Amino acid sequence: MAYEKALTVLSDPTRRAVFEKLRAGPLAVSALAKDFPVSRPAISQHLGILKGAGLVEDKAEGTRRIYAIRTGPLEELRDWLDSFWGEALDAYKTALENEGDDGHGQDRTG
Amino acid sequence: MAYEKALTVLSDPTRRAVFEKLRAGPLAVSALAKDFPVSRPAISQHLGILKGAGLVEDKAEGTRRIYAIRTGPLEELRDWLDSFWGEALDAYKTALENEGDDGHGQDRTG
DNA sequence: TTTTATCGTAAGTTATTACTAACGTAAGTT
DNA sequence: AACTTACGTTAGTAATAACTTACGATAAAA
Repeated sequence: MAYEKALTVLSDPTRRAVFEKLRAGPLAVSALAKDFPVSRPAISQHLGILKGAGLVEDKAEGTRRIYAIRTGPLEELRDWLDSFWGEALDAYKTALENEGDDGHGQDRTG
Repeated sequence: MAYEKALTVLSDPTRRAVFEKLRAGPLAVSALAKDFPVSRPAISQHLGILKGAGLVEDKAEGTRRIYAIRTGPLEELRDWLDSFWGEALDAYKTALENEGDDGHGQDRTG
């Protein structure tokens, strides 16, 4: 499941900021590192990790290397998120909120 | 922004597994820790972190403490994910692919 | 009251990881 | 040819965090 790796990779703030910056369009590494407080090799490492998760793709262009977003893993992550909504979950939720009516089968001597 | 904290919190495998187990319905701490290879205090700490991100809510029931999922931060996270789709991004993507047809596909996201 | 069960917290340890500095490579320029 | 630009990689370091053990607190049971 790629959503697990996407979650792990996007949990780092710097790496997430790099990914968000690519949302405006493909960029080269030095252009990406320009507005960050960390060094360029750090950005390179982050891009490598993002690439390992399938979240970006790269393309050589002369001496530069252009990175762009890939949305595939994001779709899987969204599907995983959607699995947390449903009738069963809602039923349990309302059961929890209704005090005095627990629906999970433990003895409740009042 | 709650989606950032949700991402960080859900990046840990054990914590994510705890959260997924709660998807089937509210559970007490010991019931949650029952099928995990880590100790009960570890589960307690994970639940505290999940609660700090608003991903779970708890309710005292005798000596037990029942935890249940809260979907609020998940909605914000899904909204954030949706921000990565759009005409502008697609336009950039196709522009990148058309610029030089090298046909390289680094789809090997192992 | 005494005992038992359930849970949260504190302290300490270990593994992970994000970072910098230094180096090597490839393509473009003069 | 030599020089410059852009980038990836390696080695080493420092900070983060997940975990265990031990302890204290609260509520039910005897």
